[in-house]
Amino acid sequence: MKKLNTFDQLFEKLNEHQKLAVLDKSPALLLNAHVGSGKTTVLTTKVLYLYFKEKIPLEDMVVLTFTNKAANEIKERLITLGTEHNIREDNMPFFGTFHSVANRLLSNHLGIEELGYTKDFTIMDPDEMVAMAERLIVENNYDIKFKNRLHNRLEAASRGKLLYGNMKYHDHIELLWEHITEEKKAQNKMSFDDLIQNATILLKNTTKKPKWIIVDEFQDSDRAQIEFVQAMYSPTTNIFVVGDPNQIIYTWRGSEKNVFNIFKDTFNPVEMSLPINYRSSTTILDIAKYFLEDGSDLKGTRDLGNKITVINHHDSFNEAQYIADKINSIKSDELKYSDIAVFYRTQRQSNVLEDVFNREGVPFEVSRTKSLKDIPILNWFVSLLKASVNKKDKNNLIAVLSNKEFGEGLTDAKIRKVINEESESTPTLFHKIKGFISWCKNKPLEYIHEIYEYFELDNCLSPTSSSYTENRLLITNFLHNMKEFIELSKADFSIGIVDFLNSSALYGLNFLIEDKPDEDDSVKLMTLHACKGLEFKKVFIVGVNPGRLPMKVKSDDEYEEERRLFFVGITRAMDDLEISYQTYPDDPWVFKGPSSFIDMLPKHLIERTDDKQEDRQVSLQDIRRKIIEKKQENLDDEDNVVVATATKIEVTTANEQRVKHEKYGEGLVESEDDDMITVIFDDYGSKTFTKMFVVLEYL
DNA sequence: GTTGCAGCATTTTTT
DNA sequence: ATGCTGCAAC
Repeated sequence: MKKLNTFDQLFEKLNEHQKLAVLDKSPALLLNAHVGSGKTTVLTTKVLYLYFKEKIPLEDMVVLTFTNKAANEIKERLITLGTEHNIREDNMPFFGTFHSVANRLLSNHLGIEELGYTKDFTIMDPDEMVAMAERLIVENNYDIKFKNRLHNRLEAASRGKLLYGNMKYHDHIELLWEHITEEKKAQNKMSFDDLIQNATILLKNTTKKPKWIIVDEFQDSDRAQIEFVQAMYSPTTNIFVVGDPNQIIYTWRGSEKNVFNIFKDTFNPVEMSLPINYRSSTTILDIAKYFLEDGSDLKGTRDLGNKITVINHHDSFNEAQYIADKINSIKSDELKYSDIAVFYRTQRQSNVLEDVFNREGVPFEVSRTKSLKDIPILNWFVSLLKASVNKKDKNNLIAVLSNKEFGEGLTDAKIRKVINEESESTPTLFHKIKGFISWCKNKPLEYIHEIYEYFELDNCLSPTSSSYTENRLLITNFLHNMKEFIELSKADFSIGIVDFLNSSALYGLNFLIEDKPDEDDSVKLMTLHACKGLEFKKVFIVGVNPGRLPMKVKSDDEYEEERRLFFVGITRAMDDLEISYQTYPDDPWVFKGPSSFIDMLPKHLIERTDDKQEDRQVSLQDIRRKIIEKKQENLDDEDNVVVATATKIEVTTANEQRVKHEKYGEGLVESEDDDMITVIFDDYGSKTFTKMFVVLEYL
């Protein structure tokens, strides 16, 4: 029997722990999946087991993930494995992120009218919510403090925290939050949080429950997500959650630190674990053990491998230069660029790496999330469509009309007149928006391309502008994608558009522009948060300084989270790991010298090349500092002597000397005296050197 | 209205 | 280190 072979073949490759988890049929199972232990394999094999052996239809399973990436990976694996057995995307309606499953339930399966919404509700991204809040503040004259951190405060308010900073008195944030809640219903919109919360409310009253609920990366759940799962559960439901308490790195964004205890208390589950790591060398795992929660352990499968390197650099530039040189020297047929990754704590730290890698010819890819806001024309066009399909959507209507670049650039007062039909001259765009739904009626899908002409978008894009061609192409592609999407979903024209807009909110910008990451061979640069779930043969973790990693923390809990973050970074490495810190970090709140995490590393497993080097660097720096101090004293002595400053300016402007530096390239001498020289480099900006140490070629 | 002071952030990000 | 904010004092 072919059907059994697919599953049996997979099953045979599993270890005993993995097999137990796949075969388990307890009403509730908590699987503690240690780092690199084949969690996704177990999860997909389990789904196949339920499908092939237990004959449970995929439609009766809910499989929840946190990211689209994870959901797609699971679905793709299942489709590939089950292609001969008719496993297709549409067999798995409830496989997806919490939000997309909640969205599907709300639009197709639950009585959403009960909550004051209609089926054609649209999804608000956080930017749209802030825009709504700003409008409400103006219209109602709310007193809101720390307006520049409105977004943060709204996030906090959604979790019941109302005060901020050193505020002595309350402001209207609570009132504003209540008003936003009303306004969302009035405009038939839901935020990301609303999707899950509203689905939870309605699920509690439904009798149709799934046979199985499976949750991936359970450690990332927040309270609302746990309640969502509870609301879906019934005594005839089996629930299976997989997670790793050592990889909790998102509590700052609301994930619940005690998820595992809450789950144990609620469902009284059987507990199992996947203890065997297949990824990393024994040395790397031995190092990682020092950053585990108490009582955990890691079992490896590989040999000892290389020692971990700990090294320091003078500053972030030297660090980047060193890594670029090193990558170029170790790159080979066996170790490709794509086998190498560099991790850092903050996004900003990528800048210097990007500069130097560019210069040194190291191909790289930085993972950074783009939002709709980054592409103004699409941002505006999405607002236009949202306002057109949802006649209650006042916010987007205003946004579209008031936009100066593509819209009418109308003032608030003028817009109010137009909306209340008191204005003598109503802009065409307003009529077009209002007439859109009836225009859509009974039109075949081919008319999607006519949307461009319908709105007379050429007027909005101004054909004379330099970005016209590009913007027009973006919209054309957008409409093309929308047509394909609606064709697949077989929905009505305007319903299909709502569906498409909501999907684009949930699936991100990648959904709109097919920006498939090129499969070329490049080094990956990313934050420690972004590296979760990935693996590389060689990993560099940079800037491991006190105040950076761990960052300045307010509590023990926050310190522990920084430690888990470091753990996540370490355990991405398969063969080699190199940890570095800077003697002169870029930010004043980051301290020089190694982080406490480096002190925690066991001496026998690391190769420290930093001690001697630091002495050299520091002594060199001491000399440099002394020279600067001496200069400063001299300047102070000449207090109030205007001539000194004037002379200096004269010298710098008169001297057009160009120089060449071995690593920074060519530059222009900005100023120079007996001890110091400042050069503005063409590629690296201004740098000051101690003359006795720098080698400059005068051009 | 202006001024000075205290307190705080400076970061991570998916949907 | 630096800049922003609210707030009290003037």
